[in-house]
Amino acid sequence: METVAVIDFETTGMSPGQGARAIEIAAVLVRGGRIIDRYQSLMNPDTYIPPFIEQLTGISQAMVRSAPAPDRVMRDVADFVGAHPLVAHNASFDQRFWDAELARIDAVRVQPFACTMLLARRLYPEAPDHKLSTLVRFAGLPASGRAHRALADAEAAAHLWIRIMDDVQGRLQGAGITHRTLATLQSVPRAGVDAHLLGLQRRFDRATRR
DNA sequence: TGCCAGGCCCTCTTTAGGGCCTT
Repeated sequence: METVAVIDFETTGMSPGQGARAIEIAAVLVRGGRIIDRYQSLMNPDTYIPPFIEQLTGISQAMVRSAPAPDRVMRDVADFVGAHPLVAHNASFDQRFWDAELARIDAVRVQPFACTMLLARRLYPEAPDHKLSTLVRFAGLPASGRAHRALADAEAAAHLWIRIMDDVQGRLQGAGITHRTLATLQSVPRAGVDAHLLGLQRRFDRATRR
């Protein structure tokens, strides 16, 4: 049974290339349609936290002052997720910070990312928008605590991932759905989703035909 | 001095522009 790690960063800005740093990370392990383990930690990159970020996240300079250094946190969370495939909402954002913070400890990501936002755009075009908070309400997913804290957002994205897995499975007949299946689906143009799923079903039928 | 992300997607597109989404 495949396990994935759903992650979420809180950061001081939009881009590590512009000097932004991670100040909190959470990772949630999902297997068999449920959350089986959680990791969360603040980290202290010893940098300025803009007032906007403090207001958005509730994470203050005082809170990170006593937090562990980023290198220790990144080693811990990298150990926690291991080689499991990674998932995030708008994964291009979290992937940039994941790779940048790993590079600071001379480590390299070993697994691919999948993106719940790209998948939701394809599977739920009727949603009002594809913000994580909107999709949680739209899909009737469990509330996970304060938005814009890493663990709450990682849990919300994990519930969304589980719903996406269920919905895709429901549109297919017995075909096994994996992280790789969905990572491919997220790159299919929206108009081609039905044809892509039909193709998956046909391949599954051929592979299982006696 | 002023500005500063980046990838994806849609469309009044493709010789481009603008909105979405993440903090």
